This record gives sequence, C-alpha cells and structure tokens, in this order.
Amino acid sequence: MNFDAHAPIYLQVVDALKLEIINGRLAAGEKLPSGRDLALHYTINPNTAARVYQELERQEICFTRRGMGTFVTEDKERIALCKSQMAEEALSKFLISLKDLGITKEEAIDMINEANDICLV
Amino acid sequence: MNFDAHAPIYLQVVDALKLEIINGRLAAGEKLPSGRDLALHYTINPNTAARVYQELERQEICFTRRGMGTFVTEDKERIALCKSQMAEEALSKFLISLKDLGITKEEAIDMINEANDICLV
DNA sequence: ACTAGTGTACCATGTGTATAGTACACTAGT
DNA sequence: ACTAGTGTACTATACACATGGTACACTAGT
Repeated sequence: MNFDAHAPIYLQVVDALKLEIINGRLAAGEKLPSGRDLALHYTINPNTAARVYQELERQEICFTRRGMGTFVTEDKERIALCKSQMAEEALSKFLISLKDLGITKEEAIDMINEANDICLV
Repeated sequence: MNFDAHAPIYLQVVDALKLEIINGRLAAGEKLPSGRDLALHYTINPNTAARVYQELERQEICFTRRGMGTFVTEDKERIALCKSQMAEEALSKFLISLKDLGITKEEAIDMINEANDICLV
C-alpha cells in the first residue's frame, strides 16, 4: 500500500479497513488480523497497527477482546451508517471545493460526465 | 481561520491564499502582506508565514523580492492553470471516493442535485 | 500446568511541524 | 546617512507521528 506522506499512516490504514468492511470483503463479526499480522501486511510497525484498531474501536466499527483479537462489529446498521457518513463527507468536501473555486453544480456534473475512468488510476 | 489539526498549517494557508488569487480578491502582480502581517492575520508564527510564501513561490504562484515583499505572479495563465489543477484534484479525489464506496456516477449526480446548499456550512 | 496467540504498555530514537525569540541583510524613502 | 519595512537565517523548545524493541497480561486449547 502506498501511503500519503502528508497524513498519518494509522488513519490511512483505518480508512482502508473501513472500505473493506463497507464493501463486505470483511463481514460483520469477522475476526480481523492480529495487530502483528496487520503490521506485516501493511509493512508498518506493530505499535502503529495497534493504534489502527484503537481508532476503529473508537469509531465503533470494531471491538476488541483482550487475548482474542479484534472483530468487525456485529451491527450491520452501524456499517451502513459508516458508509453513508463517508459518502456524505466525500460529497461535502467536493461541494466546498467547488464553492471555493467558483464552479457551479452544473459545471461539476459536466466534469463528472466527461471524466475518463482512467483518471481514477 | 480554523485549521485542520491533521494537516500542516502552512499548507492550509497556502490553499487559502491560492483561492484568494484564483477568485481575483488578490490581483495578478499585487503585493501580498508581509510575512509578519500574514502571521498576525492568521495568528500563526512568522516562521510559518515565511514557509507559506516559500511554498507559493515554489509553486510559481508568487515571487519574492528581498526587502520589498512577496507578490502575486503577473502570469494570468499560470493562475488559470492553478485553478484548473485544483478543480481536477477535487474531482479526482471525489471520483476515487465514489469508486471506493461503490457509488456510481449517476448516484453521485443525484447526490449533488439533492444536496442542500446549507450543507456547505 | 503449559503453550501459542493475542492485546497492551512501556522506553528510546528520529522526523516533520509549529512555536518563540533573536539577529542579520536588503530596499525604498527621507 | 539614516530609518522603517521587508525577507532570511539561525537556535531552541515542544508536540504528534512512526519506528524498533522489550515486557507483561489475558485467552483458548492442549
């Protein structure tokens, strides 16, 4: 995984895991990798990995049982809410940028329609 | 100005000034506040303010004359290019978020149309 | 009881950022 | 020459983040 140097790694991994959960690649109630395994997978420090799970627990996306591991929440509504919150946030940031730049909604929709999907790389 | 704790202050001020320039509130060639005045206005440290102008100069949005001050570039095409780059970046980030969340362009356009402008607050 | 796997809690180090303060160099105007 | 305003440079401190390493506590299974 490529990390953006201008944002904390642990928050970037948090977002990556949230997307895994939202898209169902990690099911509700499923066990997540241990902190040490997560560290190996993302080539980060175990301390940073532990911080990832602390943050996910703070956001109530996951829960932790000492000695057992960290698990995806059983609450599917909580997961759905997380998805809509992330969508709202993305939309809000986009609309603020448009406003700052003096771009109208109509122009924005044109930009979206014209956007080549290749630019997503 | 409210700063986001998760991003360097000097970059946030850089973006704020770029928007001032793009929207013409700061004209091409116009003199910017001195580093000390900028620091007072944004209640940041003079060192941080100096870093703001160094970054704007690096991006060729401004130029600096020792002893005289920092000025907006005279090159209006450069300013226009800056605007389109920022619009591209905003669009790209939005499209990536949509893709990550599994939201189609059509759904996104619906979201934009339904968005209440109040949410821009 | 023992062991392996797990979360948790430290310590130390290095880096980037922001702050505070001081000093110096250049420019324009007087 | 002098002064005020400007950019620039340097030291020092503090904090968040990331890393490396070690140690301890809990859990399940044997």
